[in-house]
Amino acid sequence: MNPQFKKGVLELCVLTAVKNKESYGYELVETISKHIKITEGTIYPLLRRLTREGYFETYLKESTEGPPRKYYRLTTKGREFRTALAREWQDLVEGAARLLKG
Amino acid sequence: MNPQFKKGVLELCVLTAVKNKESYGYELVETISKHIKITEGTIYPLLRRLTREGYFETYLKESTEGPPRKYYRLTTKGREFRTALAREWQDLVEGAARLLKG
DNA sequence: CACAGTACCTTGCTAAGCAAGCTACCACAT
DNA sequence: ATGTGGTAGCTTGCTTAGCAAGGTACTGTG
Repeated sequence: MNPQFKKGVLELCVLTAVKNKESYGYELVETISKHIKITEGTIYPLLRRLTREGYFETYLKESTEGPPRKYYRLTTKGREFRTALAREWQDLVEGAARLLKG
Repeated sequence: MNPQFKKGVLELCVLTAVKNKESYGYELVETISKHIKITEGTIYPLLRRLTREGYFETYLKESTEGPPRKYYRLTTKGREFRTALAREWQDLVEGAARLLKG
């Protein structure tokens, strides 16, 4: 899969996944990679960036299956951002579809 | 529009536009920007790259409305590449759609 | 104790979009 | 002749995100 295609959409996918269900990083890698080929090296830096930019807040939770998990939760700002991003993505997909239909 | 979203798709759009109709750069900017917001600074370097990589061949044609136009035509290699890219794009859009539906 | 699975993280590279800037041709008006 | 706007091509420098490859550390099982 051309990595260029993914630029930006993953951000939307992560925001949406967390919106639907508060998750930790490793879990997101598993969930998302079922549909789009990605690795940890993509997701972890992305989660940090989105948190730094105020779209996520985090909390730690113990686990019996390994080290503590860092959960991500959407902030209000994150919710608004996600909505705007979803619309932009939709616009692009539709614009491209018109062009590709000929 | 998030510029990251466009990474890669524009390549497919340009290849497809030229496949449907041999065109010159300025014309492609006008055609494509009707559906996706782009500028010359994106298209011209892209056309040069795709030509360098053997997906396009070019020829000049005089114009009464200004300087000569550089037309682009798909090569066989370009045709195959476009088909593969179209499939990858479709896969990504479908993968993202599944994730975004929840 | 070793190993596999879980869970987090970083560094360095690469690629593409694009604002801003440039040159030059043509037609038409001043 | 001078200027202006449309046509047509091009480049430089910046920014950004994906990701391979590497690392740390916890838990339970053989």
